[in-house]
Amino acid sequence: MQIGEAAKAADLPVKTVRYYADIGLVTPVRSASGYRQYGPAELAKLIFARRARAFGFSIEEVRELLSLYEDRNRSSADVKEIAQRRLEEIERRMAELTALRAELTHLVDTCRGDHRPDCPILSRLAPEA
Amino acid sequence: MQIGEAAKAADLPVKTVRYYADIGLVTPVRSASGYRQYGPAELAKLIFARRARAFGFSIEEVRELLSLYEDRNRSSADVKEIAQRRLEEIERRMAELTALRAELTHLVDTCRGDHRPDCPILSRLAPEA
DNA sequence: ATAGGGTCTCCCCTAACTGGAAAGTCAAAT
DNA sequence: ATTTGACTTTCCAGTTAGGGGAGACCCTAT
Repeated sequence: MQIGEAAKAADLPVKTVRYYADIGLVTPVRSASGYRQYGPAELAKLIFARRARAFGFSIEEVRELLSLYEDRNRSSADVKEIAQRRLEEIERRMAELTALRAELTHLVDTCRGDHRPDCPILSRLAPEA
Repeated sequence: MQIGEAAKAADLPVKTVRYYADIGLVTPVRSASGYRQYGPAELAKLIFARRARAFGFSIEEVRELLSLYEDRNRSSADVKEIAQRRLEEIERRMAELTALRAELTHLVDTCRGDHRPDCPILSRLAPEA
């Protein structure tokens, strides 16, 4: 199938599918006139890539996961390690956001939000404070 | 003072200070030879910008906050609105990460992580599942 | 006079695409 | 046979918020 149909089937923008071909993530064959041709295997990889991206894996991680996906002799330990790295990253990020949210919530709650100029949010950011 | 001293005082990389000048966020005057000259007001803005960025505000939000910071007739409601938008964004992001973490944690926990190839993580990503 | 350190502009690079322009391909309708 | 229209191609530029480095310029100290 052509790129449009493959993109629809994988639920990805055509631009993204073309980009994945450019970077060698999912590489279709070409027709005589140069059109990209996607078979069932390539379609499966596109869907795999979309789902992995939705899990927050980077393109390079998706590349690793795809190569493990295709490797009949892979060990699940290799996959697990990549997923664990991602999980740690998520937890780091959540810890950051939790701290930010706490302070920002406090500031927003203590700001009166009226027509007057005094504001704890600005005071917290201003250097003279 | 020159850019190096200002950057040190504001605890920002020189490159960043120069970038802020380029985009008109904190604009110093120039010496006869073209060197950027930072006074106390500009230094205060650099510090303000660094703190606001650390709170996760985008450059454009920092621009808004700086203009409110400088406006003696501002209303705290305007500041509060920007902070609330940021807070909602943080909460959206945390909700996403919470869901991701839950599913990824489950997958990692159920993956044996040994030499064998079967792996629930890949099964979850593969389209045939 | 020169060595050094600081500064200047300019350009390319990052991630993961997105948007647009100009040109080529293909099937169907005229 | 031609012309439309949909689809595809490549290439270029832009997005965020800077980072890295080159080559040139400025200023001070020795």
